[in-house]
This record gives sequence, C-alpha cells and structure tokens, in this order.
Amino acid sequence: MIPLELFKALADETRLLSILLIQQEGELCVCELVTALASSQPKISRHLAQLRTLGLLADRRQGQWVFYRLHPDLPGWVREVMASAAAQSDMQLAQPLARLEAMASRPAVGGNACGSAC
Amino acid sequence: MIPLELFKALADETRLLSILLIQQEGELCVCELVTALASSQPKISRHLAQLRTLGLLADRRQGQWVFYRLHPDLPGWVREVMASAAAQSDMQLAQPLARLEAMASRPAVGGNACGSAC
DNA sequence: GCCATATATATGATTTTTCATATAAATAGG
DNA sequence: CCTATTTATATGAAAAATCATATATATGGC
Repeated sequence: MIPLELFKALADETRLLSILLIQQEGELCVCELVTALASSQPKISRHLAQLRTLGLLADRRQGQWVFYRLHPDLPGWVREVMASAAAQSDMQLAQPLARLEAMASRPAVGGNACGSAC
Repeated sequence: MIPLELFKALADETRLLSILLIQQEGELCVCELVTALASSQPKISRHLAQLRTLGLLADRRQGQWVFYRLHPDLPGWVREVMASAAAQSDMQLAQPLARLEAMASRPAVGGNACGSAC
C-alpha cells in the first residue's frame, strides 16, 4: 500500500464514511452500513469489497452476515491518516451514527438474530 | 476543507507528487515541476491551479515565473496527513528529485536569470 | 423458499488529458 | 524607444479515460 492508493481509496464518500464508521464501531456488517449510510446494498457491498481487496478491511462471515473490521495488519502511517480524518469528521458521521443507533434489531448486539443463545 | 476534499485532492499522482515535492523543496515553479515529473506544461498547470483553488497551495509571481508553495494557513490535520504520506514516499520522489537536481539552470537558485546581481 | 451478500453488465457522470491558443514578462535588434 | 521573438504560464474546448451507480442475476446459509 502506497500513499496514492490509500488516498484513492478514501476519496469516495461511501468508502470514507464506511471505514470511519467501522473504525469507530469496531465491526459492522453490510446491512448496518446500508442503514447507516442510507444507500443500496450492492453499492455498499461493492465498496467494501474494494476496501477488502486493497487490504484496508478484513471480513468475517457469521451465519448470514458478513462483518467488516479494520484489517489487523494496517501499517501505522495508514492508521495515522485515518485518525487525522476521523478527528475532523464529527459532522459527517453524526447522521449515519444516529441511523445506526435507531436500527430496530442489530446483528450481534442487543436483540440479535440468535436471541440469548449467542 | 473536509477530509473527503483533501483525499480527492491527493488521489491523483500528478497532484500528490507535486505537493510532496513542493513540501520538500519549499517552493517550486511550474517549469521545475514539468521537468521533475516529466509531464506536459498544461497538465501541471491545471493540477496546480486546482490545488491553489482548494487552498492547499499559494502562488507568487516573480518575473516570468510563478512559484508555488504550501499555503501558509494549512490546518494542522492537513499537514499531519501530508507528513504521513511524505514519510512513505521516498521511492516515488527519487526520480523526480533527480530530474530536478539535473536541471541545467534552475530559477531562483544557482545560475538564475539575474546572475550575481540578485 | 427467504434473507443477506456478492457479482456482472451496462450506463451515466465525473475526471483527466490533450490541443490550440492566449496572456505576460524578459530579450534582442533596429 | 519600438517592435519582434522567446520563454513561462494559463485557459477554453474537446477527446479520452476513469469511476460510480443501477439493474439484474447469482450464491450461500438458514
């Protein structure tokens, strides 16, 4: 990963907000990002696949859901850039975070699909 | 300037290398960047104008040359992002810097247009 | 079969590049 | 001083390339 590749990856609103939300929440599935960003499922899925291919995100399948998180091996300078951006993104993240909180049933937290068995 | 705008500005090879070279050298004119990046003059000029319009660069005309420098009022988080990128860009900057050094007569240094009178 | 996710194709939109030309300043010759 | 001529830079317009989105289809787990 060279700087030019990172900046291209972060130069799209959907990808930037997705990665900042994932950074803040630790892990999010596709359907949560679809709700948070009020976008279509194929659109979100395609951008997440792009970030995964680049090595910025790692994914984990849990039943019907695929959860994305920051790739554990991210170099320090990449984390630095993302931290600088995150510190300036309160306005951009407020509404997506509100929609995330407002989700009736979120996978893997509170009332998730497997109930108290998980 | 929001993070998305900065990342879009840095997501082009010509713009990224231009701004990193300017950061390292302090100030460069258009013709020096044309040589360093081995690109066409209109191409360089357009990208510099874009960076100036965005507030990332400031320009100064000195005779026939126009010198570009980092805008003095750049916010700290922008400088942080650029510093993280610069620290990873030795490979990308090596050849452009070599071409810069190899320029027969560089404006405002060594043998410039006004000779020893300046 | 249903739900969540992924992929393929086509299309629209934006970005980037090039070409030609314009402005502006220094230089040389009369 | 006046008028080419050269060098440096900028810009309008068009072509070319890239990117993003939508639609439709496919896969995989329950």
